[in-house]
Amino acid sequence: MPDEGVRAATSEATTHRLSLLLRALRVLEAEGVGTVSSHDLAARFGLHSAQIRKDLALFGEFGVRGVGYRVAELKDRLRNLMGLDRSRTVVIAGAGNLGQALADSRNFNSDGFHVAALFDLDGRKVGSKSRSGVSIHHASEIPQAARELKAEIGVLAVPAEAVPDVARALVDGGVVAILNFAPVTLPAIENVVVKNVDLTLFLENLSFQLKERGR
Amino acid sequence: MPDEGVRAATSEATTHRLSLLLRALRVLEAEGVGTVSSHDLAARFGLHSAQIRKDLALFGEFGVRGVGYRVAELKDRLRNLMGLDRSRTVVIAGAGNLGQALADSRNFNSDGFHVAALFDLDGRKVGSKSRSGVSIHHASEIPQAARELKAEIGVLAVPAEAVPDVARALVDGGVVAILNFAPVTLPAIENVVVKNVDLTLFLENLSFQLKERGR
DNA sequence: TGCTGTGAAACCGTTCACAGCT
DNA sequence: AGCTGTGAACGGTTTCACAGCA
Repeated sequence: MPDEGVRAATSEATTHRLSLLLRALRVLEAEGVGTVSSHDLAARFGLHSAQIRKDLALFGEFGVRGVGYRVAELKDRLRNLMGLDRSRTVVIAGAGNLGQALADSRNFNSDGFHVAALFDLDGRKVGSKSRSGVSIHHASEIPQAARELKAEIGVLAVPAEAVPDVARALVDGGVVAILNFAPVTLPAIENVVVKNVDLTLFLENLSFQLKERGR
Repeated sequence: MPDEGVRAATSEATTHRLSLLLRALRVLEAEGVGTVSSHDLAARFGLHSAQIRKDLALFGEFGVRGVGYRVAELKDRLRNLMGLDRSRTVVIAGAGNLGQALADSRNFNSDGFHVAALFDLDGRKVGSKSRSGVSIHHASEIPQAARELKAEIGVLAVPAEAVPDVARALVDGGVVAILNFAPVTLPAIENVVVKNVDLTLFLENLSFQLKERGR
């Protein structure tokens, strides 16, 4: 049973697995599968079944003993749990390759999110639109535009040196979560959820693993 | 002292911290800082100093008691440790927004890596180049071209449904590590280092954290 | 004195094993 | 019988605290 009081923040690992779980449930539902066991689910990700059950147990009881989990129901409850049952507005700072890639990504515009605006300093880009039609505004308009659009999530796809100023502008615009792709750690900001994702680190991770394997 | 025998694979968490550490050391070196303590370093990432020392202790002794770490020396030893002291060739499958963004990224073309080719199915793209000059070849040429370029790392920036075939083509081309950005888990492949990175999951993570904080 | 390197302790996440429900 | 939910055991990671060296 979940604690009704203050709950500790869910661990990164659990959060990640719940996302994968939801993805798998969507596939199963599309395939017309009605129920699924923790064992079946775990096998999809190379996990142990108890892991799946423990992750879910943090939030309540979801299954039926002797039967398993009803796919459609569990999927809906997970979406609700993760806050994906409503659409949050996303704005992206930096209309370079990466910013535009994210703006046009199907994955950034489905089930819980939609990209409402891009921002850039480059006057040649300002006023135009990304391939999928997201308007590019001048970076100086971030606070005002973010507020008008009721943006909740800001994405940083700008150079490292621009991060502090742009992050501040986003927060001024009322954004409550920031996803930072620049290769610099954006420190914690009060009342804002910050996540740093440096794509280079994934490559370095591969290099390191290759090195450890003697390649 | 590091074990001279078979070493357990370094944990994900340690790998990640070492990358951040290296990034910080590069900045410090550029600033002309000569030595730095584990405490100073830890403060940069909101970590504990013992964490830094323990991470490094996995690989040997790097510091000077009473003094700290010599920035330039530690940086060089870390680069060597992570296999970044040589340049590995990267090829990218999928010349869409994301693929081209990665191909042109300074971060994917510095200190240890360089992107040698892009591949796509779209005939209109084949034969042209990305903004920074990376040639786009037809996907059918992946095995041969990867081999000729001596590519060690393959990046998947293709739709989920194309992942299995393209991954196989990369492995046929001699690639020993794959970084998969498609929203589908690429299962382990023998003798290949696989890393799955779904950008959507980072957004979902933010959504989940917002939900937990009652936003 | 100051800071590293490291055993020991504390903490957290995973796996086991089984009670309990269908 | 089958599968969930969960206390207990386990294993790994982080933090503490201090010995040892410059």
